Amino acid sequence: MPKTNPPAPPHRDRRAELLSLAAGLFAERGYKNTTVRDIADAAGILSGSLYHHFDSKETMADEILRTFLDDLFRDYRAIVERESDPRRAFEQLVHASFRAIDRNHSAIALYQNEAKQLRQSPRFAYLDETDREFRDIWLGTLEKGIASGAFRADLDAMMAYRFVRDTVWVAVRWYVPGGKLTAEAVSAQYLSMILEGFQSRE
Amino acid sequence: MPKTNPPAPPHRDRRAELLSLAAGLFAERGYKNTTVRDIADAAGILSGSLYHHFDSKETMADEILRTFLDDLFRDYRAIVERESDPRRAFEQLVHASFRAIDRNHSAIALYQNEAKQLRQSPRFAYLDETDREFRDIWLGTLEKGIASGAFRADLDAMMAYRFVRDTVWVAVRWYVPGGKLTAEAVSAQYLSMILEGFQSRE
DNA sequence: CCGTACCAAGCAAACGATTGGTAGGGTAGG
DNA sequence: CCTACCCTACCAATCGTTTGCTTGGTACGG
Repeated sequence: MPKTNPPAPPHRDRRAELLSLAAGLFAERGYKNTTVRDIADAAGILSGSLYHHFDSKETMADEILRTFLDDLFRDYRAIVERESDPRRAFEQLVHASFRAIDRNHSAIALYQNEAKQLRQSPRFAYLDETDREFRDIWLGTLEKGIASGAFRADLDAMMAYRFVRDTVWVAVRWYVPGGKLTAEAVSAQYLSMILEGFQSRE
Repeated sequence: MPKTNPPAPPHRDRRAELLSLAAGLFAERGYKNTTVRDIADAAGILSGSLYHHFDSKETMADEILRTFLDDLFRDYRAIVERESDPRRAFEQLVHASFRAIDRNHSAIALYQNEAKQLRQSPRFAYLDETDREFRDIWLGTLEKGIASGAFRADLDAMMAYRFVRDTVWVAVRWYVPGGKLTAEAVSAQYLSMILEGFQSRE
C-alpha cells in the first residue's frame, strides 16, 4: 500500500461524537435538565473524563450552536446573494430552513428551546448578532417582495417575518428526520400555505 | 355597611399572588432555572416560607398550568359548540388564542417551553389528554372547513393544524401584553395572512 | 529490534456550591 | 387562644468541576 491515512487529528472524531450525543440529550431533555453525567453515560465513560475533551458543559453547547449556525448562514447568504427575485429567494429560504431542520435537528431544537436563556450569558452574546442578520435576511426579502408586487401590498413586513419565522422553525418540535415526511415535502406544503393561504378561491 | 366580604378563604389572595410571581419567573428563566429562593425573593419572604402555601415547586407549576388550561378550554368549547360555520369558528379560535396569550402570558410561556419535559412526570400526564382535545378542536374545525368548501380542498388538514398551531401559539415569545400591539390587532393580521396568504392577487 | 519517552483517553474519588425540602419556634390580628 | 404567616436553622441530594493517577498505543533513538 502506498499510503494509509491522511494525517487527520485522531481526536476530532471523538469530540464530534461526544458533541452529537450531547446535542441529542440537550434537545430531548433540555440543557439544564441534562447533566454531564448523562452525557458521559451515553458515551460510556465517566463524567470527569468529559473534561479531557471540553473545559465545560457550556463549551459543548457553544460548539453545537456555532457549528449549526455556520452551516445555516452559509446557505442563507448564498441564497440572497445569488437570487435577485424576492419570490424565488423567499421560497429558497424556506426550503433551506427545512433542510437545516432535517440535517441539524438536535442543534436547532437546542437553539429554539434554550437560546433565550443562554443569551443572557456574555459567552453567548454573539446570538444577538446572529438574530440580527437572520432578521435582516428574511425581512429584506419580504420587503423587496412587497415592493416588487410579488407579495400583497397591505402586508406588514415585520409581522409577516415573525409569522413565517415561527411557523417554519418551530416545526423542529414535530418534524422527525428520516420519518415518513421528507423535508422537501413539508417545505412545499408550507410554502403553499404561506403563499396562497387556507381560503379557497372561487 | 351591610356586608363586608364574601366568606373567601383568606389565604387565596396570597396564594394567587405567589403563583403569579412564580409564573413570571418560570416564563422568563425557565422552570429548572428558577429556584424556590428566586420565587421567595420576589415575594419578599424566605424560601422555606413558601412551603406554608405549597408542598412543592412542582405543585406551583401544576396549579399555574391547570388554571390557564381551564380558562382556555372554557373559551374553546364554547366556540365550537356555539358556532356551526367552520370558517367563523376558525376565526374565533384564533382570536381566543391571542386573547389567552394576552391574559395568561406567563402561564402560556411556561406551557410552551416546559410542557415537553414536565409531561414525562406522571403528575403531568393530564397534558396528554389536554393536547388531544386541543388537536381535536382545531383539526375538526379545519376538516369541516375543507369539506364545506370554505378552505382549499387540497389542504392537508394535519399539516394545516400544525402550521396554525405553531404560528399562533409561539407568538407568546414576542408578544408583549400591554404593548403597542393589541391582541386584537395581531389576531386580525394573522388571520389575514393565514387565510389569504402572502401572494398578491392579480 | 528493543527501550525510552510521550500522548490521548479515561478512571476513581472527591470538591464546594446549590438545590428542593423539613422541623420547630415566634408573632400579629381576629 | 387560634390560625395564617413567616423565620431560623438545617438536611440530604445533586450539580459541574478538579485532581492525581493508570492505560494503550505510537514515534523515535540507538
